[in-house]
Amino acid sequence: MPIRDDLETLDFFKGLDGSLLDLLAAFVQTRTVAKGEAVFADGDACDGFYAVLQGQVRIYKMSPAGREHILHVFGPGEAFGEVAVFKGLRFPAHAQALRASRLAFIPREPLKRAMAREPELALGMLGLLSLRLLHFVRKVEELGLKEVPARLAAHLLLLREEHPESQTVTLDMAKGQLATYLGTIPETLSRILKRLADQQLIALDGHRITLLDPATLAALASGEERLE
Amino acid sequence: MPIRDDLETLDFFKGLDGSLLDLLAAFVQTRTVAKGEAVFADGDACDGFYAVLQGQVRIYKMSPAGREHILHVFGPGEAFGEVAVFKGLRFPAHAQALRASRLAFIPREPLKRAMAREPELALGMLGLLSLRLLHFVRKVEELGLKEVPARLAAHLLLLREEHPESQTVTLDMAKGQLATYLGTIPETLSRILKRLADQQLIALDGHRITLLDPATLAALASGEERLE
DNA sequence: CTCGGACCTTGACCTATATCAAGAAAACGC
DNA sequence: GCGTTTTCTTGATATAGGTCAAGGTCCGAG
Repeated sequence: MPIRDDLETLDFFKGLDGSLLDLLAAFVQTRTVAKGEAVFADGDACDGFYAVLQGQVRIYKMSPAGREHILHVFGPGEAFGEVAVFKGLRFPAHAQALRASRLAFIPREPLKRAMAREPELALGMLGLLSLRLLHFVRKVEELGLKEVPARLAAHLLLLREEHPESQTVTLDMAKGQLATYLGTIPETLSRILKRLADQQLIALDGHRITLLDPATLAALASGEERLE
Repeated sequence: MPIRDDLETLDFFKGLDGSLLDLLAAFVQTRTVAKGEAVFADGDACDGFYAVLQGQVRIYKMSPAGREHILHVFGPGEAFGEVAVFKGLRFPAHAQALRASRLAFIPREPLKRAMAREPELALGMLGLLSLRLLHFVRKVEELGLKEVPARLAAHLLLLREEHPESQTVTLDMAKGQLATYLGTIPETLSRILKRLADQQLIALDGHRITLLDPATLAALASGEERLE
């Protein structure tokens, strides 16, 4: 049963025991999307949520003026679109595959029924939503209180946490995408990267960035210090 | 049993049947706080969440430079601090009473046990978190994509939804507080209110604001139109 | 190899909004 | 009711960052 094996790879279902997985596998569906294809659009009716099995998906908002703001980029094992599942009737943002991807779709109603029987599932979902909420609280804080250099520094330090040994991080997306993730535009990001490099805080090499002075970057990220 | 009656007034527990309320009343505590008193601080250990029985509480972040950004203001019936309950170990923001208030505290562990027995509770909590998430998605969108006049217009329209009959809204907080809620500062808010009034979009009278031209305000809020 | 397109960088300019400073108004205690 | 304090408004100024425009670099398709 391919779906069942897939489910095990999802962060959210990790650690569930076999019988629960069987229960889920009975109603979870899979969907493949091509690079650039929309998974859902802002405002679409929402009767379930998704998880990435393989590939990469971005969640973003669009302003009437056409500017985009990426809220999130998700890779294998991560769930998305769950924000609206239990109250909202519509997805609150756009989702688009950044590369050819395979997704799992978990429909709401059968999930609710499963949860009513297996509180374990509901508690897992609560944890997932709590984490997501924490992520947004941090984002709101950064957008409202901090300047772009601080947000960039925070992002670089966060990236490094995935490989704490190394001083070098690889950008997980194109620079233009990163700009909209940080709530800015490519030109500004480019200038700030240059300023960081001028100050010897980082060294640039295409999409690889070496953190030369993590301490100062951290001070920047927290807002204690400003970039000259 | 006073606590039990209190619980019924909370949005989150509304509609639960009596036996469930009894279950909750057994471990929910109440706490009274004076005006200006901190309920919890950013980074405090978090082993439960709160709800407002009477009074008003604001949730806010603070930048190292000392600027504040209000994330939320909660009144009677609303829950807060639930963001971190199921995953995070710490509160992600500050909470402070804006006036003398009476609060309910729902400790995590007994709640989890109750949920394991009563999935109904967990589903309610999922709904609550979903709504909160939606709120943050909207906030991130506004902060990243929109200018202050748009955010203000959106806020005014939102306020009016509470009394759709009337064209006049009453600010639920001091103007300075509203400024930090919108991610700006009092001076800027004051100027923009004046500009809106100059454009005949609103009429100002202390904390009462009459929406003279909701259609244009809506266009402003969505970003389709800009303020001259 | 080389053409074309996507992406990135750089520069000149402009606008929104923060900062600083001072005054006006409103709220509050006595 | 009056002075004090807090809140709000207004003005002058500074600056971060967005916009527009022009190159530059990299990479894949043919």
